[in-house]
Amino acid sequence: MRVGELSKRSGVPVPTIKYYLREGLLPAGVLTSPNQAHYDESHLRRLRLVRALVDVGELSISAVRDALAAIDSSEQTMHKKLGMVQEAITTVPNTPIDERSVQEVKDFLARHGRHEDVDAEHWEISRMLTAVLSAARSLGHDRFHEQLEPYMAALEMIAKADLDYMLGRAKSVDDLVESMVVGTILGDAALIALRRMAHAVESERRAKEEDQV
Amino acid sequence: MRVGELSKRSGVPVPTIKYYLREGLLPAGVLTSPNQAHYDESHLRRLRLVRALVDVGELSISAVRDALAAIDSSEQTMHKKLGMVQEAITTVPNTPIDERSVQEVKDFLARHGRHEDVDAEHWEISRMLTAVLSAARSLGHDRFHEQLEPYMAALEMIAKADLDYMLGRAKSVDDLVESMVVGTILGDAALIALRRMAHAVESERRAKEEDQV
DNA sequence: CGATAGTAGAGAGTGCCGCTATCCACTTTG
DNA sequence: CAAAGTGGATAGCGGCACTCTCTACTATCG
Repeated sequence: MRVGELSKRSGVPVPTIKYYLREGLLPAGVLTSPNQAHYDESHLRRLRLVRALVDVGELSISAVRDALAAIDSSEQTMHKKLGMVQEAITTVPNTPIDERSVQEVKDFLARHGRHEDVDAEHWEISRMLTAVLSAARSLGHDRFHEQLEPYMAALEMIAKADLDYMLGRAKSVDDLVESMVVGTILGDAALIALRRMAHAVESERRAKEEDQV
Repeated sequence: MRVGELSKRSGVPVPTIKYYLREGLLPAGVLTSPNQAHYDESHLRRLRLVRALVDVGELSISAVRDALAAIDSSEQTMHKKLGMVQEAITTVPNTPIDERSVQEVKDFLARHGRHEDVDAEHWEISRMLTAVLSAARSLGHDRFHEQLEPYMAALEMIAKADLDYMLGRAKSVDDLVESMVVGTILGDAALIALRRMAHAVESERRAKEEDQV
């Protein structure tokens, strides 16, 4: 197909597709003459992935580029792949850090199977967590870190479901990494939405309970 | 204190503070003369809240304004307050919707205590969920909605912990709404970080297991 | 007392980001 | 054949979150 059809099928305007091509988010089509190129289903698929990362994941164009690089790279172990995906996908809030939060994160990591190897300073995820706890403390929420325990208990269940899903879907190696990206990004959004729902349901439940008393 | 000290104590540049004042994110100080104003601890607190919402929550300035309006409003029931907070805080991805996803969300809501009153079309949260499922389907993940069940099971636990936290902290009514905002925004970020951690831990665990076999 | 630094308020300017618009020399399609 | 569409490249645009600049003051230090 040509760019017009790609545009129609994806809902993305032609100039935007050209922009993504320039930015390297989308591989060029096969040229049949100096000003004609053919695109196939893989382009459509990739284009939809880009849109999902931008619209749902709210990734910047350069973060999308990193995520796609992770997908396209030929890393061996699942573990390393997941690391690359996470690196590309997560952004650490740029906020002042306080020392007590750093310690809290270290303690937390020690309690949850990350004692040895990992240097917390250089692991993006742990820096993100530290930033959150620091922000909480600066707002007077200095016991916020206690919430992490119930969170982690629940998230272990979720992580199992996630990995089952990712591994279950993957028919090829490329598929696996793509599932990681999609599962992580869409999962984040789904989690946030469901948490809001659960809040609404629970607050309603408590309101009714109080009525009856 | 004057604006310079407010800046020093919060880490926010003076011009930015002035910008927030203009945008109505921060109430004006008390004027002691035509070009001198005094700010107090409440301004500092509010300023830090704004930064947390911007830096950690990645809210836009206008979303922050809405969130603060929710905090400052004098709504009665906790339930309605929570609704306002959620409305202000959540942004629905702007992405094409397909009908099957709409139906899946409806079914899901019916299964989880939202059968009666709520019209799903107008509840932001359910529109967000629909957007996520639609994006998933467009990427070929048409069974993604099955993940929602294990997610919701875990989130019910989390929601209980969240409400306990919010209600437990609040010493006044204003406090409660602020706790909702902070708990929701920081909780989102913490949840995302911990989910990444849990993924890493679980994928490591599975890799080791496989080694032993 | 004067020199220096800080201030409120308001408008204009900046830098970045994610697109759009325009143009050219072509093909393809009806 | 004319009209519509295309690849490629460069320039432009609109929004956003600041940041700068300016004026007419006020506070403070030596």
